[in-house]
Amino acid sequence: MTQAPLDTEPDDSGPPTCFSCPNRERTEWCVLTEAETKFLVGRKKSRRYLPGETIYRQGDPCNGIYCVESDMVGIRRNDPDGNSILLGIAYEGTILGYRSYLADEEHRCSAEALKACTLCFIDAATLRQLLQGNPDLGLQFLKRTARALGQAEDKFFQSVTLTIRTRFAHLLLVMKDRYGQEHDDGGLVMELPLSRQDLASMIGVRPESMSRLIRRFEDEGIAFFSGRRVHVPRLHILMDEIQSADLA
Amino acid sequence: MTQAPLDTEPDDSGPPTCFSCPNRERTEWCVLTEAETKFLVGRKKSRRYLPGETIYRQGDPCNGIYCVESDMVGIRRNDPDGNSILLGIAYEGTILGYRSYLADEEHRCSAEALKACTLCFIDAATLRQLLQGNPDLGLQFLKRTARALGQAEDKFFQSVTLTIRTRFAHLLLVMKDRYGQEHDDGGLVMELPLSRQDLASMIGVRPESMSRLIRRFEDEGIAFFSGRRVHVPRLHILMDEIQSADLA
DNA sequence: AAAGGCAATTGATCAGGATCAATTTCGGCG
DNA sequence: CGCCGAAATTGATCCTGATCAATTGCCTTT
Repeated sequence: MTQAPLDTEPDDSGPPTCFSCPNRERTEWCVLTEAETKFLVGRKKSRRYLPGETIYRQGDPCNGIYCVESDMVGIRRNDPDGNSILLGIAYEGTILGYRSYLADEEHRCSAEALKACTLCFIDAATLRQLLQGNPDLGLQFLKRTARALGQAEDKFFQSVTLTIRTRFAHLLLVMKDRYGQEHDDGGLVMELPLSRQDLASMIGVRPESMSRLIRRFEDEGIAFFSGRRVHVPRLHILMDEIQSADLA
Repeated sequence: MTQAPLDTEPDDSGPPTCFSCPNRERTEWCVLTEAETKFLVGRKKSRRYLPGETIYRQGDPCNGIYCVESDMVGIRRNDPDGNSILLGIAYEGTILGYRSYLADEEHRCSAEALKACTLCFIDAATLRQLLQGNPDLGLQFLKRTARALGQAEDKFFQSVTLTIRTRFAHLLLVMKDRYGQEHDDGGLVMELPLSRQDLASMIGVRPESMSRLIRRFEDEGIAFFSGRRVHVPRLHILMDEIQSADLA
């Protein structure tokens, strides 16, 4: 492991100031005044994580929140029987662990780096001060949380009403927004950031089922998979898969 | 129908003032000052609904929120294919439709009176003023929304990892908290507020499956059903059903 | 009391995924 | 280059819950 030095670099690497952070406008922090931002900068801790490294673990007390500075983090949920599902992926500019903090509960999910990435940690006390000082920040979180709630209800609804086939089509279309390269001929190419296992655990099926599902998509000419690269020859065919069932 | 006069009584019936509302301390409104509460009282509209009557419908614009004054309201979600699931039940003292308002979206669920009940409507403009005037109100909603998000994620997770049998046991134990009458001998009796159909749609299965599930519980001596009355002879046997899989 | 309608139950069958087991493929490494 | 171990695929079978169809039970209506 030549990259060992990255391992536990303890504190402030990365942009030492949020002012230079390119994600700032997209985060909830955008409503902070300059003074408040300065306060935040002084209190946050930035740190780098290796791929696969755990950021926090389900059941841990929530001591603060994290802000993804670069790359991506997986939000995962496990149970004692060894079931594991990937609830979502957080990209740069999104805040992590806010649910547990706001609900005043332990973490209900684990967060783990999907590739090497950098996160800022903001401790609970700091966040509390910011929330009390600037009500708009709370309203930002409110909107974010309410949206997430809508999506979570969607997922539940879809999990009991749709087949895995439809849910997979859904997933691919969501992935398209971030990874898709649309071709002029109605085709689409993307390089997914996930293993088959992880793809499977995003829609809540076993890896074997995911394999067969992929096989069926290929046999029917809907999409072709080679490693993590996906080729969708005619996008509208994939869209047809979710026809009447769409409620996104 | 001797109760016809209840039908569309348009406005302020019920406690004309939130001050006398017995639920007040349990709602998010508890952080309002007296002046703010007075403002709220002047703006809210109270109205009675008949059993089965729709309060708002999925897809409607969200013009404000509702506060359940008495009895219960079902939160339901439908799709174009005729699937319908009951996402939850809201009791007196809980606020409805806040998600859509906060996320600034249309309603994603319908709300319908499960029995005759009374609700107050608070229009969006009023709510906005209150939120801006009193940051604590936002924080109240924040906590509520964050908790709901945790529960929604739970439901999703459970829907893909647990069998309907376990999920039904879960549901019964949740129902117990509100409707259960625990006997000294470790037994439990409750009178559920739901039809079989609705029970089924709470865990996302067909009514036939619910019937068979109930049959199995009876055959195994776990619980006995007669109409809407449920008798659980030994509570711990029901609890055993959710053994390792519990994460509530 | 009879009739109608809807909810609930039951039966028979089907299909979608899970599970278990066996290969195969692939990426890293000596 | 060939080896190793993990990931991915494939096959065979099982089991859960859906589906379709028929019957029963209950509650309302007359």
